[in-house]
Amino acid sequence: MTSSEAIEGRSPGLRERKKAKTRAAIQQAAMRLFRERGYDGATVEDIAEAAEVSPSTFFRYFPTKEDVVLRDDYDELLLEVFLAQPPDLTPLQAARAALHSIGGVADALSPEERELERLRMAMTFTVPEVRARWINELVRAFRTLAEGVAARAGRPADDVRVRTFVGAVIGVMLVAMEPLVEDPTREWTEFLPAIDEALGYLEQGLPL
Amino acid sequence: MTSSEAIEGRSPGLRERKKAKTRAAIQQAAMRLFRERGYDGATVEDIAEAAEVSPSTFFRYFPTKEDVVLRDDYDELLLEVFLAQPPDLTPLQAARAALHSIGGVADALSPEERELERLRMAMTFTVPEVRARWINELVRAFRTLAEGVAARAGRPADDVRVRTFVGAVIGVMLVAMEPLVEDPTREWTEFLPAIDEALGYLEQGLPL
DNA sequence: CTTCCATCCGATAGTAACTATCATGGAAGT
DNA sequence: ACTTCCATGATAGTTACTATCGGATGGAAG
Repeated sequence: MTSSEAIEGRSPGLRERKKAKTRAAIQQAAMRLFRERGYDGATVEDIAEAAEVSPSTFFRYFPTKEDVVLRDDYDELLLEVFLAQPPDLTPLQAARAALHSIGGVADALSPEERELERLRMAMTFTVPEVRARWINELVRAFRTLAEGVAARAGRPADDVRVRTFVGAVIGVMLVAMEPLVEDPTREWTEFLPAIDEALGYLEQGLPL
Repeated sequence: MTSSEAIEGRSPGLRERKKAKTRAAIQQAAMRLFRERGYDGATVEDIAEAAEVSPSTFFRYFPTKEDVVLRDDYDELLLEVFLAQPPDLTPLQAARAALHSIGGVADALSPEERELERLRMAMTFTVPEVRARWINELVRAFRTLAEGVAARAGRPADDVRVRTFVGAVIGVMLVAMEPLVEDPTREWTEFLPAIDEALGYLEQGLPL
């Protein structure tokens, strides 16, 4: 609205930069403490102290303690790649193709980033509170994926067939990744072949 | 181990009866308060007071506040009915048949029971904390259903195809019931036809 | 460079969901 | 009747989170 916002896109100003910095400081301090002492072993107060901010500030940046862990960009990325697939593929084929490309993206990460992602994923699946909150991300993913599929299929997003498709795909991906709960040391990319296989069975009408 | 446990099955003794009574008292008091003031409007202290027990006792019977709402016998019932279907049906056909029978069971409830179930379901889907914890029930349902399907198909429960089947079915049921979030006044039995239709699409290999 | 405003931050106080512990009184076995 | 067991209540404490308020600071206008 004001003239300052009109020039948005240019160097974000000192205030914005500071905010990004504190946000990153909080997240990094939190993940470090989680790795050292576990999720329950690090209180919000500990994290705030390690990041050199007040507990109030922690909650200004992250509405809950779980949100520090749950910030995930992969859903969005996966959707993007899915939408970019050639339009002559069926939705299931497009999903499988998108999975393959995203595996390549994950392989290109640095070792530290990989380890961080692994820790995030492990906590998402094993820490009860985090896993509980994670369902919100799932719902979000479901909605966006439904829109993508609908656009591809030329149907409305609330079409029964579109919703069924998305529900089945997400359900299948979930159970394919479930072994992560039992062995959190593994990386999620190891499960891409399993997901692919499962999607194949879906395509065949669930043979048993 | 002791002689008292050997005669189990006979009248449970005064102690057991009292326990069942307090448990019911807590649950009923809680649901009444939830209906009157909403989930957040009734604290555990309020519930304990209404049930004439101490807050300590509340947590002895229900490990969390959410558990008062989440106790659900339908999963178990659905599984039972599913297993009782004639063995010549395919798993998907058996699932659809089980759904039909369970609709009849729900219709036979008294109006108060129906209203209570409706309230439980509405809170399960709309109160964020409850919905979050609900994922644990889902995991449990997934595991038991997988065993049932495995037994039917003559395959191990950790077979990829069995797991895929179960994941798809549960995912489809979830999205079919999702409109409950937007309109919690509706009963879940209204969605049985929608679930049935969705399972049909699954059987056809997800046509789009 | 000053003034003024929006907003970011820290401090404080408070709430609510749990947890741990211990003494007590009543139920169950002998 | 006696003792063992165990459900209960009381108390104190921890932790995640909320509300509020005064002070510091960045940023735009004069």
